[in-house]
Amino acid sequence: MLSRLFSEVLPDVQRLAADWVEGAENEACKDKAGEHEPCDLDDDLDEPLEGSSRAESEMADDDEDDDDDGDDDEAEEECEDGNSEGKPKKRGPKKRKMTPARAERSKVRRMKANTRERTRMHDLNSALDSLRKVVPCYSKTQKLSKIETLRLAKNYILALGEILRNGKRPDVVAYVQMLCKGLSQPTTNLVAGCLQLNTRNFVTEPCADGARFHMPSSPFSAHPYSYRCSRISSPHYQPGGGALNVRGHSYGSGYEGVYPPGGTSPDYNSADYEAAHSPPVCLNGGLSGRQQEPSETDRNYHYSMHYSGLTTSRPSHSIPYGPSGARSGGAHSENIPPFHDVHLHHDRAPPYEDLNAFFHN
DNA sequence: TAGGCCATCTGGTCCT
DNA sequence: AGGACCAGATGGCCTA
Repeated sequence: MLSRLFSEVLPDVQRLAADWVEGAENEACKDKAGEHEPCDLDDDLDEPLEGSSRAESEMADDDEDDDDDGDDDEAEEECEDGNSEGKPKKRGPKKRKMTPARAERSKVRRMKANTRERTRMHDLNSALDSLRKVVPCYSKTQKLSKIETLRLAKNYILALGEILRNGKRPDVVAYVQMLCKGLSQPTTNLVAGCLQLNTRNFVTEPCADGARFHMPSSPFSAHPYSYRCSRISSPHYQPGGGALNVRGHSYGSGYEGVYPPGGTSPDYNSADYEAAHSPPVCLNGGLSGRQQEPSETDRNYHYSMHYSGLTTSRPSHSIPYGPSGARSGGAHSENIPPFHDVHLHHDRAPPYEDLNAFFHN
């Protein structure tokens, strides 16, 4: 079984990783080729920089002059540094007097450095965007923050590695739990929504440092790294979404602590919850994190779940909430995670389907 | 209005 | 000397 896993799944994952890297490199090349204009500000800065190149050439002319007065500067510096108070002489390069030409040169250098720094940060952001597109949840309109992207990517890698290492299908909740480890609540909601899970299911009672989730029978539970509470810091957080009964696990006890005051414990054995880990149709709602009002064209972008383990099969398990989700206050709004236009990817089908098999066999 | 996130500027350090 | 990288400071934007 394990060898079959590694022989069949690992190549796909490796191919996926290779595609990913290649894609990121291509994107970087595109950026370099100017297909992607990094920022208008660059244009703004081109003006002074062009002027500065002129200044630079003037600078070259000034150099001799500078060198000439350099001696004077040094002389002046000597005087300034002079041990008039008996202090030891300063070592290292002497400070040169800031002549107007030198000041100008310094300014030009600084501007060039700023431009380089901007470009560098744009490249870095491009790489982050590439990363956003391959982590489990992606939305062009509601981007994950940088830090959340990195955290989710790390968890994703660990989760996939864990699947390969164990060679067996992990529990869906444990998988999501692993993905959400250390993520903020909005991101946790997002990921859970992408995977059609209720965050209640992987939030345990408030834990002090080091506390673990209560995940009975979790296939990951024996792993050296612990699944700490993703700190539910937001006081506004209201657990949403329908809880579920994942393969007979009872997640009722141990989770009551996070129910809304006055809320009732869901029936984990009901058909509704059984349906919760089914392919999502379209969940409306909003990410409580950074949110940009989508433009008319952007409305066509959706959250996408790259690990589409819950996506492709069993369409009959469509979740009973549709486009009129939490925001519109539909009948199920209390149980609907606040996700906006959650859609699923099918663009990476082959390798993911293999992985999906872990969850659907 | 506070807090989170971000882009940008800036100076320092290290390396070539 | 100049470029890459880094971290701190700052101000803008957005959301709760």
